[in-house]
Amino acid sequence: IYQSDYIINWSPLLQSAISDAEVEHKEVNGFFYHILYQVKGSDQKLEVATTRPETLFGDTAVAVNPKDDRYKHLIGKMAIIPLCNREVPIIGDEHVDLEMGTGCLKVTPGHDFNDFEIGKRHNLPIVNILNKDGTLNDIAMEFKGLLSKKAREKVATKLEELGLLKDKKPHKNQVGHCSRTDAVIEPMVSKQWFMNTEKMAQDSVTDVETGKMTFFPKGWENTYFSYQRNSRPWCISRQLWWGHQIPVFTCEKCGHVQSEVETPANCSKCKHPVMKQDPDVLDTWFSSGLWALSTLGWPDPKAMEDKGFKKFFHTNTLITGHDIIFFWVARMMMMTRYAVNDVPFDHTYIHAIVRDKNGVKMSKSLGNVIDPLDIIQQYGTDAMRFTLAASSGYNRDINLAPEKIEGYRNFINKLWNAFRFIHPMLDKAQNELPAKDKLTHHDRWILSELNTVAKKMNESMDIYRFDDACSEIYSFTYDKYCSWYIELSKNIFQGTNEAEIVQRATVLKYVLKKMLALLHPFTPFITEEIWEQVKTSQEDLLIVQEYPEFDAKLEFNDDQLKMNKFIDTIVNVRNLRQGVNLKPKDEVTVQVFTDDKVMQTYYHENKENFDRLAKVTNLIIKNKSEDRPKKCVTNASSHTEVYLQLEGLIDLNEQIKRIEKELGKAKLDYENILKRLANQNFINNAPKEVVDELKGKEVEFKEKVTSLEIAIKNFH
RNA sequence: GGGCGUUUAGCUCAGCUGGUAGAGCGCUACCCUUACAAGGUAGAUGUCGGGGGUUCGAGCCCCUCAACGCCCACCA
Repeated sequence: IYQSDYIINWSPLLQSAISDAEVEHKEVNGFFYHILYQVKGSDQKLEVATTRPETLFGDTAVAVNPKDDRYKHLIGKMAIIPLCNREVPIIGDEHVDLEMGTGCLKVTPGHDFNDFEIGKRHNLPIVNILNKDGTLNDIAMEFKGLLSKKAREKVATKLEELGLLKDKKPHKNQVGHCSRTDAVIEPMVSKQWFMNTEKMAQDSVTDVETGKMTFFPKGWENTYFSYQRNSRPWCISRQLWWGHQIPVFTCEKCGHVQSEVETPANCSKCKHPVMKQDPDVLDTWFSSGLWALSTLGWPDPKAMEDKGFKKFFHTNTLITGHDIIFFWVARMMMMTRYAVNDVPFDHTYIHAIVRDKNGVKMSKSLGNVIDPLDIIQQYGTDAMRFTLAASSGYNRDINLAPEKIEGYRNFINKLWNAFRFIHPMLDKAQNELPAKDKLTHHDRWILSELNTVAKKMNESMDIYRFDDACSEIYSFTYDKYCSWYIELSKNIFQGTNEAEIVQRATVLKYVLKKMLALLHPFTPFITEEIWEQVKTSQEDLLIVQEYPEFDAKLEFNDDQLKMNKFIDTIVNVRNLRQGVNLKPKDEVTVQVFTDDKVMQTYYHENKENFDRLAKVTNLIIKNKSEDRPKKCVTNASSHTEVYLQLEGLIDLNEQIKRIEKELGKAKLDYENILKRLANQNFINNAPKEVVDELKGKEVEFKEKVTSLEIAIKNFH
């Protein structure tokens, strides 16, 4: 850290220096002014192009490119600045672009970043023409007191009167604005504190390159790198009230400068008792950059001990927005590595930024701000929270639409209703699951599904895919637990088999509790509320329960497979019923044909459920070798054909058309598979699993096509 | 000027190391079936921005064009 005269971004409104990163460049319509500078001892006039004629009072040279044949003979001569008639040297500098403007550049080291660099190369004096409030000072003669924008026009007019304004044409240029006040930035030279970040920035790049700190999503490391690979001295002093005052003290008497944590009692050199602290404060990002350290008491050993530095440093994850990767993440990385030779955290998760439903950034002036408190009032905190989580993956933006929140509000409502339904039965539930061999097929199915979900959710959250985690638990709750497991519990609870009832209540409760735990991070309120009513007296709040994980003991793949086939078939029957406009209440006779022995047994065992779920009477189960009934509506999956007997109630032609459409689709799929399998190149090049999988599909689709063909034949 | 990102069903978005497209909402039809109409059951919908290339095979890889968005940059 050092103090130096340097050109900095001066915010005239804040009356403070600001960092490069706090400057926003905006395109502004301005003019290119061509001004004539007299060459001393000659009639020749140099045509200088500038966007800021008012700064000519601060000119200390005129520069041309040494390769420029038009001007190179003038290098070494003097030019006379118009209006103030000061003499400045004509210099040659490679920076001057032959193509740009007139190829002739006025050099104002005090108020232009480039010119400052040129000035350093040529040892030019610096002339400051501005006051701290951005108005011109005494040097600007009659223009003093004017803001630069106003002075620009006046100077141009004056030059025009004197015949020294050769040209003025419209020009768009990028002008720096203060990100806080939107004021136009005035580059100015002043004494400021700087930090040399070169080595630190390099180290911070290495830490990410070598994986000591990882970005999620990974793409953001590019943004980080692009900042850190182009590091420049960082101006860390601010002339503001709020902030950490710079801990540097100057002796009032001898001018000795020393840096201390506390105000020193006297000067370490001359022992004078009055030491004055630097009035500037540190850039807020300098202080924030120390966050990982200062929150844990660093550098005071006692405070570090008290705050558990040893235990808590470094942390796992920093969660932040992409707009402060440079401001904050990079600074923490640099300072932490410098101070304690470590990274501040393992991961940085860059979350999305919430926008309105049209993707426009929310702002008060646009009036498109969605107030979380309003949303909570309308849809509830859980709905809002779940919506945000479900929208957060590796995306950059979240377009927050009320309809989306409403959808998840409905989901939470669904959960509540499910609980309401099973609530009366829960008293009968036991706290431990029944022994493995006592579990019914449906119990094993739901437990295995639960297990799958727990596994996927953990995996998703490990990599910050909250959207995937949410969609997993959403569809489990909705499609597995509510739609099937609860439905399949109804006849048990309506029955009289007490042991069965107890077991079902037990599993329902067990799964519910796990489900609540899985959901808890996303919908903490409703889950805690329900938990309160299902927990044992020994159990504490849900928020302190272990998060459910995959449990190998409760994995039942066979049951999952069977149940899924069963669901297929039920859906097929329902589909047929609706296809012929059967009323939901109407009962119907169904025959199923399958050669899958396991499923045959399964249908037998689940006859009662089949009947209830598909409103069927007389379920008949047969082999495919047996004759199909005539004039029935039918549907076929890859494993089971379904026939609905509807004697004379339906339009046969319509049914034939429907099946033909289905057959057309199945044939297309089948032919596609055959074509691919016939391709020798595919067989030779594709991995074995892919080929085998396709061969399996070939058999399935062949069976389906055959089934549908038989079905059509049976109509005639 | 440079860089990054986006472009997939009407809308908002998923799609892992290339194996032949998914969800939610919306829409259509039928249902007040005793947890839930903020619900149930079923259904329709895609030249995966355009063009070219690599590959047995491309939403995914390469080239190119276009539109939109963001960030960076001292070009007078």
